[in-house]
Amino acid sequence: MRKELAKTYDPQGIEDRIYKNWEEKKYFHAEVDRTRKPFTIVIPPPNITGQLHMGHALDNTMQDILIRFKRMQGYNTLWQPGTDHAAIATEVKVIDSLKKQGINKNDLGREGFLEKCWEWRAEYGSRIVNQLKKLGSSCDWDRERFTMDEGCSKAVQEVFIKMHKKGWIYKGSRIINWCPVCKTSISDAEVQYEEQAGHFWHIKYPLIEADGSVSRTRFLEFATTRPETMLGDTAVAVHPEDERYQDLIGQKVFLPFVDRQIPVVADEYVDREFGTGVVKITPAHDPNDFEVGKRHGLPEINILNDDATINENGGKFAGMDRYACRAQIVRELEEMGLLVGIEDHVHNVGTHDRCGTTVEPMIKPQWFVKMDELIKPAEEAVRNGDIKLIPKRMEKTYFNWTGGIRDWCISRQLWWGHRIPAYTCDKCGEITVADSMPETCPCCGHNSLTQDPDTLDTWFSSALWPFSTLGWPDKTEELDYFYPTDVLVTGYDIIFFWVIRMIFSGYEQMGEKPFHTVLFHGLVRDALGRKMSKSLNNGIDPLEIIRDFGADALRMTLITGNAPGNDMRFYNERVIANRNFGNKVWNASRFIMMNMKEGEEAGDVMPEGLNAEDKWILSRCNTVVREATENMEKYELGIAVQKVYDFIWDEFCDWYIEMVKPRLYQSDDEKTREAALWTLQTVLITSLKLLHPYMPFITEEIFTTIQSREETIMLSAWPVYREDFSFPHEEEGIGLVKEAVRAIRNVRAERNVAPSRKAKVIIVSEDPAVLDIFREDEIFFRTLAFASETVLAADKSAVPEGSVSAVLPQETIYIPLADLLDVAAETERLKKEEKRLLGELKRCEGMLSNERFLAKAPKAKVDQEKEKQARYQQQLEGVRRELDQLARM
RNA sequence: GGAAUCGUAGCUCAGCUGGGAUGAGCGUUCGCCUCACACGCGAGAGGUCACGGGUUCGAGCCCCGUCGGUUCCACCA
Repeated sequence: MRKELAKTYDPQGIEDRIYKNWEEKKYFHAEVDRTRKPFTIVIPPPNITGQLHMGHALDNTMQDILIRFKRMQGYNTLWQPGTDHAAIATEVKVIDSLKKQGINKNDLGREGFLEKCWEWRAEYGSRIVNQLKKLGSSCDWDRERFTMDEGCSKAVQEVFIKMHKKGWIYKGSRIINWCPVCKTSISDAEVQYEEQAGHFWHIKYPLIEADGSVSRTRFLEFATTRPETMLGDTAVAVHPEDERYQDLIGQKVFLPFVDRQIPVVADEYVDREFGTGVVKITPAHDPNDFEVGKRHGLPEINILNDDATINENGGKFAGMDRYACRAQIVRELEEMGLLVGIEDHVHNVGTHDRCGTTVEPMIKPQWFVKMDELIKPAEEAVRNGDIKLIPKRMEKTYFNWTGGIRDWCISRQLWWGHRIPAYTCDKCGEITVADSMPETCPCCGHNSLTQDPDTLDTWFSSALWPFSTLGWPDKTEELDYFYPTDVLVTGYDIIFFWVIRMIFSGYEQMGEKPFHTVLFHGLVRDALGRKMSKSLNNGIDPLEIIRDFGADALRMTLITGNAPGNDMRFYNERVIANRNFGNKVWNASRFIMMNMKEGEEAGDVMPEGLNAEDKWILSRCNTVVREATENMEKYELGIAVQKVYDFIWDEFCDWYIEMVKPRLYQSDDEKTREAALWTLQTVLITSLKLLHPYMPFITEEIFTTIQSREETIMLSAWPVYREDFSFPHEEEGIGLVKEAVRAIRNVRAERNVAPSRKAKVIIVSEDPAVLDIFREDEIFFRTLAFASETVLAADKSAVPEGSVSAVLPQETIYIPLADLLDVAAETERLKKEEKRLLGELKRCEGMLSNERFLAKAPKAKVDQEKEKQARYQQQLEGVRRELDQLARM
């Protein structure tokens, strides 16, 4: 064959070519096939606004590894791809781009604006998909879905109507989080708390005297961080058992500016210890106050417009911005002598996670999903292990949410999204929920109705993703066959947004979990451990990494070097190391191919006459197959590939290939050359397969070059452990040889012996079995340890004076390098060794004379200790003999 | 305020259900352009496993506490 390959592996060009081929051959495509077991993953749909970032790269690499692994294991694998319409994110982008053209959203009208959104999607929606392909993602692109395509929209409508009928979706006036910039409500999960330096304004309200006049002497003092909300105050609250204020409960205070008299109420919500123990109550603009208001039947006075300016309820402040009003009110309070003081105060302010605007709690009619019943099966599933979260600690986070869940506000005052299928009668106001506009109002028969202008939270549709993508609500073959899916791979940051909601939706709509395992990964941080963010401009572009080092190197970097679920730091040195590994594999393969004759491909049958080293590497490879597979079954992807990496580089390349070179270069025995070549190919191909899920491109490139029986590695069979490839005796033997070779190299390196200077090696062991092993593998001392000749002896009578030595557990190695022997230095070295061994022996003896250890430790442990003791004893004797001899020189 | 997580070699991190730290990559020192690879080969140096207690025959690993970093949740006006 003698294929010529480039000296270094250059992924550029190769990767695109390979991916194109995979796509054309439809290797990623899955069809329902009842004769095979399915394995399914649904992709976390990236936003159509998105650009591939490191988080996507990690997430999708993990999914691709699982899919490729299972595909090779023979499963009928479906990786279901798709994208998310990303309601608010997209709407913001489209508004922005319109603004640049001088177009206002409202001028376009709803239909016109939606048209622009669809245009935007057509232009950018496939961008991230193409980027996922660069990564090597083996998604079934023929089945690509979109959260707002016909099927998914139908699913959304179906769920809404069904749940509404059940009473689990309702419309109500609740306090919700309002974003004054996006002008929409947002759910609790979308509020991000941010520490801000603010102030505590200490304010006092005058009491109302018995005669109804405003007191000039008696006041009630409290503190607030948002003075402007006082315009909406409808009470002041104290703790019911607070002695200081007992007499005031039920009395009234005077609210300046709006000239309102408001009651002093008693409520346990108030913390007596905090501040003055008095709280102003603004039911319309604070969630806690809202609750208090409900308990005491207080009026709810909304003082804000949708853009957070003060409305007509704010009296003379109407029209002012909330912060301008705040400043104005403080000034005026001061003039009125009602401002007691100002304190600096750092507090957490809720902001909108999309735009960073400080949210305002407001009372608005909104649609909600009732959570108390819905959440039960979702909580139970994780509790009883029906759904496994990996790593397990994520369960605590999960329960943290299921425990204190509030109803989910699902309506958004946006246009881009699934419009709520609710129709209000223009005459009687009755709301009808239906799959299309009713002809007449079922309540009064009026024929004019208006659809609810709001759309649904973007997560409402993604919650249905695992089954809506498979065709639900239709009863499709796909749904029946691929659902429930198997694993969900995602970051822990969207447990609440998405994972929980998919789980309860799955149970509610399908009566079955959406997946049995959730595999979480951490955040990809920059080299300094900071979150990658636009504001810091410290993001690393995965596409640039792919361009410079290849997708394989990027994938390896993302998957290794950190524990499951932990955050990781990304830095280029690691990518380079992995790129180098790819090159290592490339060159090992190149070496093997250079030594293959035309058509000389390894068959399945193990040839006769394998050498010890052949059996050793096969046996080691076999072990790695077993272990790596086990790790992957447990989703320990990084550990699995690390083992393969170490095996390929250390054992296969650095030892086996070196051992086998003489047999390839100058063998007079064709049989032994063929045996070596067979082993080389077999181990390489097995390793490539183990590596393929992680480094799909380079493994495919080599695989298709080195063998011609199969057309792609991605559909080849995953290696399995084979009893006939297990050679424990040879593993031990080569282990001894490696140890001896290393010892000789060490001795020579320490003394700076030039590699060109060959020397005799004398190995002395009392154990004939050990000598047999060395006899068989004698050549390695010449090829790997610079030996001119190897002498094996049962005693050291043949060892010349002045040899340097290395004492090993089962043998002592002598190298006659008299001119290099420095008696003093050698003595010192051996003395050190003696001391070390004495220390070890002391430790062994200590343990073995410890009766409690003997009584309580497992027997295997005790035996192990005894063995060690014997070994150290032997070595110690060897060292002492050496010292004796040195002393005589 | 509650919770999670981390603190192991100069740096970034592995260390499985407790049994001697042969840890890995990068960096570093010494020697090698050895006909697969200098994106390489060989040989080293480098660690009181944050600190203090406890459980255990035995703890980097389990428990408690302290200090330091990160994150999530709640949000007290």
